[in-house]
Amino acid sequence: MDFNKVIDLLKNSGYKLTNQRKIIIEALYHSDKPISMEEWLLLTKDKNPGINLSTIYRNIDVLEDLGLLEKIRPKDDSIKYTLNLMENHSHFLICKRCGKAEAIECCLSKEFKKVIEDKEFDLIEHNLELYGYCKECHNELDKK
Amino acid sequence: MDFNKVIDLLKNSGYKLTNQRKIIIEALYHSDKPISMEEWLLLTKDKNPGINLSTIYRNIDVLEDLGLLEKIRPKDDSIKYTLNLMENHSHFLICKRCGKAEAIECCLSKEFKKVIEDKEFDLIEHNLELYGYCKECHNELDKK
DNA sequence: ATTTCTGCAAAGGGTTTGCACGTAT
DNA sequence: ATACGTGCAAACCCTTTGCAGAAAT
Repeated sequence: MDFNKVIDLLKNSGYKLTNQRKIIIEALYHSDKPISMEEWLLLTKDKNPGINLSTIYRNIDVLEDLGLLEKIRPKDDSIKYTLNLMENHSHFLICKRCGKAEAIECCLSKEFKKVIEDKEFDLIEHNLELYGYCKECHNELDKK
Repeated sequence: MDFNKVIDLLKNSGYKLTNQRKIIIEALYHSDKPISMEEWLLLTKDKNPGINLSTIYRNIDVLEDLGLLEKIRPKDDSIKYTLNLMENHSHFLICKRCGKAEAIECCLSKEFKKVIEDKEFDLIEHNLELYGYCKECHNELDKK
């Protein structure tokens, strides 16, 4: 989904397009990885120093309402945010060193689904986070 | 791992076995599902009404140090705790209605691993949470 | 004109911490 | 005897909220 589609969805849902809102969403949209609240604030203040933290928090609600926000909660108890624009459900390969996150398409295995089915469990949603080292960081670490 | 093994591990790691600590760990040990801090406190107060919240929080650190604690962070932003006693890496089928959690063994599919390998990503660990309705709750919901 | 949105500051709620006392070893 | 652990209360920090003014429709 391109940025204009996001804005259209926003407007069509009855939300107003303010300067702050645009900047807040843009920051997430252009980030290549999930970001923390602190990073999000810095990115927005870069474009409009007057933006208040609470405005971002309030826009989290908006993005959640639109179904566009993905909250990632790593094992380190931090919270990171990213836009969920993919039509297919996806997951992230998260680098433990540089923090870069790359989306990959979901594919729970057939055997996995079979195990769940056998337990007569009605699976609605799932959450998968994969941690390791990206190619670049792996190479860097090897050098040492 | 049975309860005495947990206690042995605790002692062998240099921690003292206090009445509170025993009760706190026992509560988790005997729960058949991951519990919230509130539930944990109630379970411990049941055995020793004087136990303080901060004591549980401090014992979380101990259990994490021992590698025995599993923190589950559902999409609803809550945090639940459970002991991780299985030797095999496992995941939970978590019921969205009754909260019951059942461990299942891990099996990332071969295709999944292939995708990751192709990206030359060095996978270290992963975290999978599966949400839905258990058989019983599914039946209950059908009745309505 | 009307409704929604924002900045500000204060309140809230879960978690952590300092300290003096208590307990396990 | 000593080091570790606990209860209590205060401190912390992130997030939420009430309000009055500002901006979008």
